[in-house]
Amino acid sequence: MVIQGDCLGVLKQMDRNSVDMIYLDPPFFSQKIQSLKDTQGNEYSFGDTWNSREDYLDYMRVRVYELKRVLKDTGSIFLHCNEKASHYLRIILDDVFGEDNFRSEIIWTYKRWSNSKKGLLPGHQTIFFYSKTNDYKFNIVYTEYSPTTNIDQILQERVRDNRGKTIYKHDNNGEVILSKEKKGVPMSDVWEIPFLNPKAKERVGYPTQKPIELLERIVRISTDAGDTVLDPFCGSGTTIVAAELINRKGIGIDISQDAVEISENRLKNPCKTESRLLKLGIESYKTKNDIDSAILNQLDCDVVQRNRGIDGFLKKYYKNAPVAVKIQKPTESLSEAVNLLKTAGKKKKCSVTILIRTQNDDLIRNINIPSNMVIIDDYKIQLENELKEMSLNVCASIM
Amino acid sequence: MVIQGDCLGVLKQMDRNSVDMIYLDPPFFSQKIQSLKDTQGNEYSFGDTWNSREDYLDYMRVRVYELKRVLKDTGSIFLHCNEKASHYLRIILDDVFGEDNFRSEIIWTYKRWSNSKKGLLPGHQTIFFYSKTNDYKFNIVYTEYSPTTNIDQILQERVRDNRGKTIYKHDNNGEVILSKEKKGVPMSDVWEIPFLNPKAKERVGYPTQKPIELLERIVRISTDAGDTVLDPFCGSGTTIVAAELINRKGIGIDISQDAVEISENRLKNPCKTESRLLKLGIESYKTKNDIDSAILNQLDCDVVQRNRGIDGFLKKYYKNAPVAVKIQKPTESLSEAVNLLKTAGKKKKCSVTILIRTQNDDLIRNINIPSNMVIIDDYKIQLENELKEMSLNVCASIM
DNA sequence: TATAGTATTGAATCCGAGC
DNA sequence: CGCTCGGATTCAATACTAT
Repeated sequence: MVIQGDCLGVLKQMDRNSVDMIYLDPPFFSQKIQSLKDTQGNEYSFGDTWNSREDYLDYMRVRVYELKRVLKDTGSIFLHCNEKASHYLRIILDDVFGEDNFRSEIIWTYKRWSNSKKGLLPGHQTIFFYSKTNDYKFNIVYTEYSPTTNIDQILQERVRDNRGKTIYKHDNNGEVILSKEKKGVPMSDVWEIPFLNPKAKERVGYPTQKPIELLERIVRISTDAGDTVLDPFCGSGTTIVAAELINRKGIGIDISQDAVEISENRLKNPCKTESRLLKLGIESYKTKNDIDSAILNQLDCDVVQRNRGIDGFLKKYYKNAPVAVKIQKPTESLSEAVNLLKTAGKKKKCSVTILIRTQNDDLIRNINIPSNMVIIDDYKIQLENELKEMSLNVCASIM
Repeated sequence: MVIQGDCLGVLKQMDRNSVDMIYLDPPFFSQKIQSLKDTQGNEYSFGDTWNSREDYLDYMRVRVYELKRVLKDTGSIFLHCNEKASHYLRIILDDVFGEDNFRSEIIWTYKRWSNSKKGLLPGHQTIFFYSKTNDYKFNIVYTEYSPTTNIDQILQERVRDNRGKTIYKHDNNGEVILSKEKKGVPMSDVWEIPFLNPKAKERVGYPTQKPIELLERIVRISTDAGDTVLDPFCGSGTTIVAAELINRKGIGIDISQDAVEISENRLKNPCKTESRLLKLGIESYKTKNDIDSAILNQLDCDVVQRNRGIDGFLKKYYKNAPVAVKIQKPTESLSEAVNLLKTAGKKKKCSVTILIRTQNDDLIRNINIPSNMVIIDDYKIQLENELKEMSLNVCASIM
């Protein structure tokens, strides 16, 4: 949902304690009018309307107060700052939400191409994360261990000896004792996410657009599916798109009719949204395809984009004809995948087609597989099956 | 040179316009007394002496004023902030040095031992960089191009065509023209420098000790050889050591006699840790190639870096014990790989081990496989075998 | 010397005991 | 119930040892 209007008025009409998370990337006090054109020649202009910094801070303060009111007690707020004003904005947050509810200063870093200037190249932006109360919703995300860490070592439990030194714990037989399962490392407050590249930016034609991955991370750590996300300065609507992509409800507000229209177009038609996303995101948002491309890589494939039936072709022909490869998508049943690949493979005159099976729920024998189609289970399925078999064997040998 | 005393008094006796750069890592307003012991059992205690934040800010403000006085007109100041107070300290800097002399917000990022925490793991500290005037000394440092940059392209000269678009410049023969040698990318304001590790030789047992590398960078960009560097809260003296290591004059001030003694001792025998991580980079610790890490990724593994027998552990335990994964190396025969994994898995008390077979030449049936070892063929082998079988079937059906 | 493998360290966090 | 204090736990990155 996208609402046109000054967020102050809109917020006043909203219920208190009604949203789970708020992200805002407010306008900045720069004392100049900016005007930008997109590729279609449309012009967007947005200028400062404040006479002084005090004016601007008052403007922000009343809105932050209102935001606190509509936020649930378990909710969080993320304020994306411009480097010139971040200290003043944080003081507002301290005042309104309380210093004790400061959670993190998130640093979004990126490498950006720029001509040399005297001084250091700006390569980060700051997002302040406050919660409304001490009892706030937070989903811990675990990340990979550093390559400098010896995982096999930290699986061993440790104790302090009588001199206070920590040593490995041993049982009565002198063997090391294993510690509990390791979960990984909690996510840091420094996020390296590629800046929306200039080409993608051109396509949407709206300034200061943020990468979806950045917003998705924020939504993920602070809300659950079904929760409500509010962006009172929603611009081109990235926050709302990110929220709805992972099944949260999104409410966007923007004073500019242009912004509302762009956001609504992005949201209106799910199909359109998806294709728009693909265009926008694919560089900055490729994690989803990582595993797929890794599989294709192992099979020595050229990757194919935008074909529902085929994900890649083997680099080598087999019997003088191409070999198509498809990876079963999480949303596809095995028979759907087989049919998609069969049709696409016929069209491309493949001698053989290869389907990588990624779901263990369908039984192969119930499905009609073309004689020139090879089905390969992915490693996870193979492992599951092997472990199942292994425990059966153990049972058998006990009998 | 290290001087004992409150920096306010010491500064008042210093000449105006006499130092080229100032770095300070001031005490923070935390309202508790800290007491720490070093490895030799010496104890240092230092407490807050302020009743309120206003008190603390006043304390800082008068000192920052004095610092500006002793700084040359071409000089710079670097204020290392604690995350709880950075916004207030920056306002002081804005007041004293002027908003226009704000140069950068430097982010020092690092990885560190973690702790289970609700929220994001703190992994950065902030340093504000202000100059005294607009005409300040700055040495541009160039860093390597990021691996994704197409160096060929940036070496080609560009011009604007008649519609104002930039295009590559060509000579009369239609060949591209190479531009002058590029120096690299100017240094970013985000610095990834390893946190001073508990085992680093550089450590002198003083709390909040900073890595010399961090200070060295600051000294390098802001001063030339022979210049004077001042640290009014010098603590263990890292700034002074860094300055003198690269031929700048260092002046340290600290109110604590302990700190002065440590600094003086350190200056007699300055030691900068040879950090392997810093020298070779995090990449040098990664021992897996792309395909191997993709396989480990698909199996949901933690990667193990320096163990010949094990490449990773499944994130989930099986039967309350870890599951080790090994990928057969091109140089290993199947039986060698099996033996390495068997030995290593036993040592780590694995319930199950998994070997990914990547060579098709050894026959499995000639090899003695432990009953708790699962062997999975990689996709390439599976494909080869399937294709072989398929052509056999074709032959059979022709007969 | 190079590599594999083991031992050690400590700031920040949580948790539970004690008051 | 709120406070402090001690203990346990965490993992990055070093030093060290063995081969």
